[in-house]
Amino acid sequence: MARRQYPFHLIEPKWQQRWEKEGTFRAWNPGETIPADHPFGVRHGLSGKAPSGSQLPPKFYLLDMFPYPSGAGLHVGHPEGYTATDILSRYRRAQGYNVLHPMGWDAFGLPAEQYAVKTGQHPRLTTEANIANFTRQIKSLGFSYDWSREVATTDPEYFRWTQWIFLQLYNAWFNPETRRAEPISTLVIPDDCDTPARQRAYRDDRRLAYVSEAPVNWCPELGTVLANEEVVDGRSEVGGFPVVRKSMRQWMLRITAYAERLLGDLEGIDWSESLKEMQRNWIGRSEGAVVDFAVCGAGKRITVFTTRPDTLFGATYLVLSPEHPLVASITPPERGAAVAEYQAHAAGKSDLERTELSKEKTGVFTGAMAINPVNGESIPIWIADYVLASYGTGAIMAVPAHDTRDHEFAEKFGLPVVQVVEPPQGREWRGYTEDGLAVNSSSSRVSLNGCSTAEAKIRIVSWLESQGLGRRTINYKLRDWLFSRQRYWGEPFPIVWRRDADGSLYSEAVSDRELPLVPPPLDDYKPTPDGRPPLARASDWVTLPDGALRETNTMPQWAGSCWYYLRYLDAHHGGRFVSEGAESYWMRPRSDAGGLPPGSPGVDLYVGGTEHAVLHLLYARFWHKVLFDLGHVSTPEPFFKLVNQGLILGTDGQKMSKSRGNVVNPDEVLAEYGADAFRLYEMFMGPLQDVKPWNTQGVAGVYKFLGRVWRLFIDEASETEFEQACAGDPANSAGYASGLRLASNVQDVPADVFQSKPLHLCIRKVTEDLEALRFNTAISALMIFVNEAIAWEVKPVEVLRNFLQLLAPFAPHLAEELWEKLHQNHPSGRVSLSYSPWPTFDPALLVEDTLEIPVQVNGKVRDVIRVAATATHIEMEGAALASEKARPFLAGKQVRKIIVVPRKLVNIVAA
RNA sequence: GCCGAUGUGGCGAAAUGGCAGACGCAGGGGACUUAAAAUCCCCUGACCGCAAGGUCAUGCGGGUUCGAGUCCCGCCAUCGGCACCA
Repeated sequence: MARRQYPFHLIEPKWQQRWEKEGTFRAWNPGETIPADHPFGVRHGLSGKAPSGSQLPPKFYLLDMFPYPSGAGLHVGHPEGYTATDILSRYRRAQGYNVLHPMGWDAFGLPAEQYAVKTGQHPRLTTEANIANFTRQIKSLGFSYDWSREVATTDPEYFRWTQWIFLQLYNAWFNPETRRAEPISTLVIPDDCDTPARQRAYRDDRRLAYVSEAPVNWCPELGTVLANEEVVDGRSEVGGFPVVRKSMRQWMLRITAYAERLLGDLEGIDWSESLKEMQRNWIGRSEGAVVDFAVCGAGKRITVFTTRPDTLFGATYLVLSPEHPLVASITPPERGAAVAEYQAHAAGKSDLERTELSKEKTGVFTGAMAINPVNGESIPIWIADYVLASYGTGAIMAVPAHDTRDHEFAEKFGLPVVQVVEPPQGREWRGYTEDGLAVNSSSSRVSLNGCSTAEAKIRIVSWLESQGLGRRTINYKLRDWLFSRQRYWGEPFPIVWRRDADGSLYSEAVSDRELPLVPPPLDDYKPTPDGRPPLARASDWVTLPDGALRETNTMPQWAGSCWYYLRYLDAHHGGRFVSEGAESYWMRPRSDAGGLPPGSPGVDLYVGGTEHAVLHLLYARFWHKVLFDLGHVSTPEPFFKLVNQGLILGTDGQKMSKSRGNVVNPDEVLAEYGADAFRLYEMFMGPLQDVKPWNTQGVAGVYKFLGRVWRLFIDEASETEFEQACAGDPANSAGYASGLRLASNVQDVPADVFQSKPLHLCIRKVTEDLEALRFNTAISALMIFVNEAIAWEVKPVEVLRNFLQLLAPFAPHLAEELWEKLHQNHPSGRVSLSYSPWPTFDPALLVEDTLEIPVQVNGKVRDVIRVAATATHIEMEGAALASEKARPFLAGKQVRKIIVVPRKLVNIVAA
C-alpha cells in the first residue's frame, strides 16, 4: 500500500459519525418541529419551529433506484448513481432547498427464497443479514441520505400498504368515457345481469385487478409463472431456465387500459429520448382496422386486425392462431385430425422452441373457406403459429404480395399472390411493404384504384363501416400484467375465496383492518408436490373459520418497487400510505420558491440503470396513474426527470461478473484510497450516462488530487510530526490529529485579482456543470483551481472557504475537516458546511481586458494575436493583416474576404 | 431485420459551427534524497526537419460553409433494446 496522502481513515469515520449523531441530513416534513440546533433550521430561520409546507423552503426530491440487497454485496456500479444524486443533494441543500434524499431496500426476491428451500432458513433472516451488509457498505461512502426514512419492501408496515394499493386496484374499474379509474361502485351494471352471481361476474370482469384463466409462462425449474417481460428468448430472466406455456388461473392487472395515457404522458416528462422510445416500443401502439370475414356455410364470422386495410383486395387467405376459439367449429370433419395434430404440435412447443424454430413457417389448411367482403371471392382459412393468439384478434388476413411474413408463408404452401399496391418506378411489387398506389382493387362494391395508401385506408374503412363489416381501431403490443407468482417470499394477496349457493367460486377483498396480511411460517418453502404455491402448505392459515380459503399466490417483486418513492415521503405514517400534507409538499412544484427555481412535479431527479427501462418504470407509472385517478396523489406522473447511469465495466472492458473474475469490490478501494477518492473517481471517469471501464490507477489520480487539496491547507511540519507520532503509536492516531495545523500562509487577507479570478471561474464552471450533470468536467475545474492555488505565496481564507464549498458535494469528508480547521480560529463559531450557502460568481471579475485571437488564412491558424476585448471589427481586421506570421501565407495572393467573429477569430480568405 | 446510442492520442476523456486533445492516467526527462518512496518542475497525437517551421490527423466516403469532431447524405464497426405484434 502506498503512503497515505492524508488521514482519510480518521477523517471519514469522524464525519460519518457526526452526521449520523446530529441528524444533519434529516429532511423535514411540513408540521414537524425542527430542533433548535439543527443546521437546516439555523440556515432558514426555522429553529425550534414547526413550519407549514409554505413556510418551508421549496422541496427538491432526489431519488436513487433502491437496490435488491443480494448476498454478494455492493459492486462499484451501485454507487455510481448514488454518488451523482448525493453530489446534487448536497449542492441543492447549499442552494437552500429542502432536499429529500432517501434510501431503502427492494428486499423481496428469489435468492433468499431459494436459500430457504435449500437450508430451511427463513428468508427474512437472510434478507436482514444482506440489508445489514449493504447498509454498512453504503454508509461507508458518506452519502447524505435521510436514514430515518429507510424502507424495506419486506417490512410488514411497508407491505400492508402494498396490499392496500392492490385493493385499490381490485376495487376500481377503468371508465372508458372518462378515461380514468373510478371506484367499482360507480360501475353501472346492466339490467340483464339479473342475478347476484351475474352482477358479480360483470363487476369482476372490469376490475383493474382480475383473475384470468389464460396461457401463462410457466417455469418448472423456478416453480412459478413469469410475466412476459421476465421471459427472455424462451428462458427465465432470472436463472435462465426453460419456460413453457401453460393455462392457469392467475391474477392480472389491467395495465392495457392505461396504454394510451402511458404513451401520451411521456411527452411531458424529462427522460432521454431513447428511454422514451423503449417505452413507446413496448406499448407498441398501432393504428388499423378490424374486418369481418364470413365463413362459408357456417354462419360464423372471423374478425381480423390489419394495419393495411387498403390491401384488402390482395387478401388471398386467412390465418388463425392455433389457439383461436373458432378453429374447432369451422374445421370440417375430414380435416379434424390434421388440424388437431397441428394444434397439439404448436401447444407442445416451449417458447424457446417457438423462437428458435421461427425461421421456417409452418401451418395447415383447416378445410374451411371465407368470403373476402370486398370482392366476394372464396379464400382458404389456415392455422399457423406465426399468428399470435394474444395480439389483435388472433387472426389475420394474409396479403402475400405486400407482407413479408405472408409472402414467405404463401411461397412455402403455394398460395396465390395478388398485387394491389404499385410501388415507385423500378421497385419490385412482390414483397413491397411500403406505401404506393392502389391497383387491382376494384369491384362492383367499392374501388380504390389510383388512391395513395393513406387515401385508400380512409376510403376502405369508411366503406367497411357503412356496410357494418369493420371499423377503425387501435391495437397495442402491451399486454395485461401477470401479477401473481407461486412463491413464498412476496406479499400475500389480501383476497379470500368463497363459494356461493350455486357452488361457484368468487373472490372477496380482505378488510383494510386486517392488513398487513403476513405470510405464515413454514417448515418447507417448496411448492406442494401437486404444484400449488408454498403458502398452500400452511393449511391453518389458508382455511378461515368460516370455510373461506385464502389466496395462496403472492405478488411479484415489482409490486413493492411500484410505490416506494411515495412511502419515503412519510415513511412511518401508520394511518395512510402517505399523508396528504407530505405528499402535496414533496410532489407539487412551488410557485413561490423564494428566488430559487420551483423544482418540478413529482420526483425531481430519478437515477438508475437502464435494466429497468420498461419493467419497473412502466409498472410504477401505471400504479401512480391509478392512485392519481383515485385522488390519492397529486401528479399524473411520478418521475419528472430520469437519468440512466452507464454501466461500469471491469478493467478488461468486459461486463463485471463473478465468472469473469473482474468484479471490483468497493470495500478494497475504500481501504486504500478512502470514500472521497472513490466518489470522486466514480464521477471523474466520464459522463454519468456513458458505459466506461474501471481503472484502479484512475482512482490513484483523483486521490493524489485530494492530497494536493490537503497540502493546500495543512502545515507541512505539523503533518510530519503527526505521521511520526502515528507511526510510533498507531492506536492514538486520532488524538494526534488535533496537532495538525493550518499552513501559516493561509491568512485572513483580501484576495488579489489573480486569486479571485481563478476562484470565480471555478465557481461558474462547477455551478454550470452541476446543473447539467457534468460531474467529470466539474471535477476537472476543481483540479485546475488547485493546481493554480497551490503555488500562491499567501492563501486568503475567503478564497479557500469558497473552494471548500465547491468541493464539499464531491468530497464531503475532506471538505468538512478542512472547513473545521479553517474556522477553529474564528470566534464566530463553527458554521455547518452542509448548509452553508452556495457561492455565487461575480461576472465583473471574469471580464477580460484583452483577448487572444487566432488569425487564420484560408481556415488554417497562422498566428495568435492579442487584441482589446472591445476591439472593433475594423481594428481586428487591421491587427490580423498586420500579423507577421500570417503575412507569408498571403504572398502573391489577393485578399478576397475577411471573416471577423467578434471576440473569437479572424479568417483571411485569399486566392 | 427494426429502433436507439456510441466511434477523438498508448488509456479515461474535453471542446455554444471558430486555436482538436482541457483535466487525469500511463510513459520520458530533471530537482530533492546516501538511496528509494512520496513530493515538485518540464516534455509527451503522428510524420518530415539540426532548427525555425511545415504536413497529416476526431471510424470510412461524399456534401454544406470563409471555417466541420460538431450540421446534412451514404456506408462500416461496437454496444443496448425489440423481434413472426399483422
